[in-house]
Amino acid sequence: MREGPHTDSVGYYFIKICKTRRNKANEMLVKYGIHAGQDVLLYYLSLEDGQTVSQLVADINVQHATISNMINRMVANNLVKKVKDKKDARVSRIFLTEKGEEAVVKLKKVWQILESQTLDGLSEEEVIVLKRLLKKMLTNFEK
Amino acid sequence: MREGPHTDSVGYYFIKICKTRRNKANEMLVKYGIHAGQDVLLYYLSLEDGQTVSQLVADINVQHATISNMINRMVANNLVKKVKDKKDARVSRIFLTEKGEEAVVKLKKVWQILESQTLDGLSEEEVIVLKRLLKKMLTNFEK
DNA sequence: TAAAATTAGTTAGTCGGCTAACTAAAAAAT
DNA sequence: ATTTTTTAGTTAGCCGACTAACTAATTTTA
Repeated sequence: MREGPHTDSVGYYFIKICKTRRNKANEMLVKYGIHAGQDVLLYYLSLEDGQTVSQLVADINVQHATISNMINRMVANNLVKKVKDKKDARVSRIFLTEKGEEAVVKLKKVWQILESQTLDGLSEEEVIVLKRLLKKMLTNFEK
Repeated sequence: MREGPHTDSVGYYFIKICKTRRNKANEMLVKYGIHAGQDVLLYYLSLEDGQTVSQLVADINVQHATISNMINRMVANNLVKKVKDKKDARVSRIFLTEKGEEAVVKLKKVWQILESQTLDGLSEEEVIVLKRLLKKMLTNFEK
C-alpha cells in the first residue's frame, strides 16, 4: 500500500477495515454456502421468521431490488423459501429452511470470531470508547 | 432498523458507517462523472501518473480484474487513458486525462466534506484516540 | 538456446449494491 | 362504485469486488 496524505484519514481506515473484514467473513461463510451480505438477512429471519421483503429492507437498510435478487439466489441455494401471503397478494413472506437455520448457527460463530479478532488487544475501556465514537459517527451521517 | 443483539457490535457499526459513507460519497461524486471506488484510483494516479495496472492493484488493494474493468469504464468516460509500455509489451500505463485531473480536485473536496461530517462533534483528543484504535484494528486484521 | 516458470492483464461468471422503470394489488378519494 | 393514489415486489442495467481460467510476454533455468 502506498502511503499518502489520505492514509491517515478516518475514512481511509474505515474503508480498509470494512473491506478486509468483509473478505474475511466471506472466506469463512462460503464454506457454509453463504455469501457475505446474506448472513445479515439470515440473521434477521432468525429473529423473526416469515418477514416480508419490505420488512427485511427496513431491517437491513438496502434497496428492495437488492433484497429481491438476493432472496431469489438464496431460494435457489435452499437457504430460504418464499411464500405468498394469503391476505395480501402483493406480499411475499420469507422463511428459513433447515439449511438456513443451520447457516444461522454458523454465521453467529463467524461474527464472534471476527469481532474478537477485530478487538484483539483493545482493553474493555477502549472498546467502550470505540463504540461510543462509532455511535456518534453514525448519528452524524444519519442527520 | 430493527434492534438486536448484534446492533451493538463493532462490526455492525462499521458496516453501517461504511455503507452510509459510500452512498454519500457516491451521491456527490456522480455529479462529476465518477463512481465511488473510482475516486481512489484517480487519487493514486494524481500521486504518480502513468502507473501500471499492477501498481494500482498494490495501491488500492483490490484484484487485477477489478482494476482492469474499472479502467476500461474510466477510459470510456474519458477520465484516464491507457498507453502500452514500450519496453514491456505486457504492461499498460494509465494516465489521467484533463477531465480526470479536474475530477481529482473535486474528489478531494468530497473527501474533506465526508471526513469533517464524520468527525463532527468529536474533540481532537477523541479523533486521536479513534485513529489509534482504528490503526490497531487494521493491524489485527492484517496479521 | 530451447524449455519451463513467472509476470501482466484480460475475460467470463458470480454476488452485493444501486437507480429507474415497471407490474400488480390494495387502499383512499371522489 | 369508479378512479386515483399508494404500496409491494420485480426486472433491467449499471458499478465495484471477487474467483477462476485464460493469453501473451518476459525471465529463468536447464
